[in-house]
Amino acid sequence: MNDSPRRRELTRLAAQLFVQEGFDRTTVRMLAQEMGIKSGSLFHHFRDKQEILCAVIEEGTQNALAIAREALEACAPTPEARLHAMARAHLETLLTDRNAHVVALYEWRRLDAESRAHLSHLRDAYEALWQEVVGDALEAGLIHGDKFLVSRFVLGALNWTVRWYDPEGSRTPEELARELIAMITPPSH
Amino acid sequence: MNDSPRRRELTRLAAQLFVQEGFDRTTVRMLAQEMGIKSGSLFHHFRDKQEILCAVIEEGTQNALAIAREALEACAPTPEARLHAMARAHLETLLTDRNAHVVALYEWRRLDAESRAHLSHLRDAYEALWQEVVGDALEAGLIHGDKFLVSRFVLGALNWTVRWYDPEGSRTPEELARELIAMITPPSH
DNA sequence: TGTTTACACTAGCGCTTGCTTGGTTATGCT
DNA sequence: AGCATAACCAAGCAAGCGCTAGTGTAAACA
Repeated sequence: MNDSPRRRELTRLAAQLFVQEGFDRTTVRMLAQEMGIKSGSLFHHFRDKQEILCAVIEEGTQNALAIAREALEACAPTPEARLHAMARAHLETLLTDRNAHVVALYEWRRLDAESRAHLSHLRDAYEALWQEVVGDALEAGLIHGDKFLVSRFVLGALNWTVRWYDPEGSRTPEELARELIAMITPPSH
Repeated sequence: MNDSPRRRELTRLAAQLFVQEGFDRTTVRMLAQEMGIKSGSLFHHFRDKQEILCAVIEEGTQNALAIAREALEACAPTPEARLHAMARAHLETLLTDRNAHVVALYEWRRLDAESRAHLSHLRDAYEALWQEVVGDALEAGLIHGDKFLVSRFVLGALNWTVRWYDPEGSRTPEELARELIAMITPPSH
């Protein structure tokens, strides 16, 4: 019931359907068909429909956290490079793991209380990482404002990209990240 | 069927329920009960459930557009004042008309094709207004970057506030707007 | 006074929903 | 060979869904 390889694959498929149709409009029968099994068999892998949603969001968030940490370890230890690495990592995970993140953003309210509490911790850890990096950039005089406020503004700007960003377009996540950081840092830098 | 005062009131109540439960989980029976009528009577005011969702979003967007235009007419004609007026108007309409806007943000995908096309025009008009104001600020050298990119980053940051902003907290929309503008303008201004 | 209009009601149709039950098949271990 | 376990299926239950049909009623208008 926990996390077999099969379950992981089913979770990926579910994420895709949840994005296309929305969680509530995605029936267990649709999920089963997409997975090539009958609807009843679904409940061998997941306790109920809620648990599928929870699994989708959990994997997306955990990936985002892991990628952000890797990006921080791989980049130069300057506040500017760290800020840029975070933004770029966020955009890239938003792209490669798009389905899971869109679900996390738009179906969060469909989680029941306990799932939400469980996932909140993960999300908080991710936001704390941002606040740390933004805080360092503030102390270095790279940007100005309130640590929490800036973090939230930046995260909002980044998450909003799922509504308009076209990966086939001319801009890479790398460029997008640079333009965002350029927007909030004085031109002298 | 068009827009009686009764219908307008029902739309407001529907917005509240859509926020609490989500569109799909809100049944016509719940809507009717909240409105103090029976479920059948609902279809005297709205052709179907979809039309209620459409009405909610339409009113919210039209209000936002109207308030933004008023704010622009009322403020000083400098690029900085206009930018600030737009941000402040956005935050205020997000607050006073919160339900409608949350629905517009999170239930957009539940609209059918024709409703979406109809509402897209309204939304585009609103975004065009932003791009105009941001464009002026760019030409004046107040901020730097790409017109469309900056508009989208800013709108993303503003819309994300519905996830964390607490109106009972210490910050007013006025202050929030100022801090956002301060973040993207060099300290010299 | 008779007719229309707006708004509400009762009753329920036809369909879909998430999930359960009880049993079958394939795989691999001892 | 005997057995355990994981993965699946067929069938269907109970509840809930959006929406319709037909009716009642009180105010507004002719």
